[in-house]
Amino acid sequence: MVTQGRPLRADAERSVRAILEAAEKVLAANPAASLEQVAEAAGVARTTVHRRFANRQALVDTLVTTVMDQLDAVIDAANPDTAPPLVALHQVTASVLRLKLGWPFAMTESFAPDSRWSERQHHTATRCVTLLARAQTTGHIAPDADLDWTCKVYYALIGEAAHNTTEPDPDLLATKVITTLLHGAGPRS
Amino acid sequence: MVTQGRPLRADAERSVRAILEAAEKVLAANPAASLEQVAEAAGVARTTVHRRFANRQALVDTLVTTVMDQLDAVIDAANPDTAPPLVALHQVTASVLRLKLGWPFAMTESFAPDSRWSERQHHTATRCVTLLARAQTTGHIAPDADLDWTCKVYYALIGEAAHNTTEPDPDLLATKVITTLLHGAGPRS
DNA sequence: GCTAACTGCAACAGTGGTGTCGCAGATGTT
DNA sequence: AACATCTGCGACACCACTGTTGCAGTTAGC
Repeated sequence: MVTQGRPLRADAERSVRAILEAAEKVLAANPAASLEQVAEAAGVARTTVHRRFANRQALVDTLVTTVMDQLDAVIDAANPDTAPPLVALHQVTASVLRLKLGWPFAMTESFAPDSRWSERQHHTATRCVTLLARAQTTGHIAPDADLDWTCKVYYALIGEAAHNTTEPDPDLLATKVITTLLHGAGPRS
Repeated sequence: MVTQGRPLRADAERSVRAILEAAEKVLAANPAASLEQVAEAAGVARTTVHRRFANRQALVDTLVTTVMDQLDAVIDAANPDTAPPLVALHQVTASVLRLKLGWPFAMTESFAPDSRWSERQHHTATRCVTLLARAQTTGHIAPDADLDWTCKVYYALIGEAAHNTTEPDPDLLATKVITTLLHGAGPRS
């Protein structure tokens, strides 16, 4: 019934964590899954889910907000405004891939179009474009490149890379993503 | 109640078409929309929808099958096995984009993972890889390129290009997709 | 150890979508 | 013109999910 009140007792905190992790797993497999399935996966009664989260929406919001906070932190950690562009790009990519592998549902939801997150989405996209612009100044991206398009392509490549089941190493995946982003599939000169 | 029986009367045929087109529109905007919303958009009573399509699934199946047939036809028309690879690739891309702009829901559904269409999906992916392999022999794609990955990237680029609202010309979009696929965002040598 | 908080369980009401039916009237086919 | 088909409408049963409540029993914190 309540999403956030005063500090929770230890067992309630444990329930919240279990529910969030179960929700991530269950909703990743089936975004339309019922809260009962989430409760079952969390090893918790359905009523407990409703006690901790007023709505399905409140649950998803928490999931998304959590992962978006992590995303911000992870981007900050790569120093996208000061580090060499390609280094920052690689680090961001690897970190984001790690995040996406661990929180596929929340990450997908975070980037869903027409959602309640458009402001933060836009903010993140702006940071992405800024980083790409820096890579442009160093000559790694063509001066006439359409950075909005490049950013979308970048997102899409990350999404595809995260689906890759054969190669689970985020660093290698990041290399593949960036190589593809910069040079495509054509022969390198 | 019945999906396909004997030949339909002219007005029934009209209803079927109206329902399919309305379903495409409504479900593109909201994949979880109710059949009532579809009926309303089609200018038809809800019961009529159920008379023409036993299930929601039957309705979606028809939509997907129709668009997949068109997809096959459109690929055939580009002569992917005989035409110069890049020409075929461009033509396929433009045609697929046209299809995706007109049937966004059905196309998205057609390529959804873990769906009932995996065989046809796989067949299409195989044709895609075959075409890419031909582009490899002509030197447009690197000899050591991962064609499965390239195919996925190609799909993703088409998906992103179809979201592009500023440039509605499929031919220009196709050029952008292929340029990006082959050369990425980096400076061309 | 006392108290407040938390949990599972069972029960309940409410909601929205689905699928079916019959009927009266309209529409097409011949 | 006659007939079969199709339609809208209203009604119905059904189902799954949601959200709430009360209660008895457990657990955490002071």
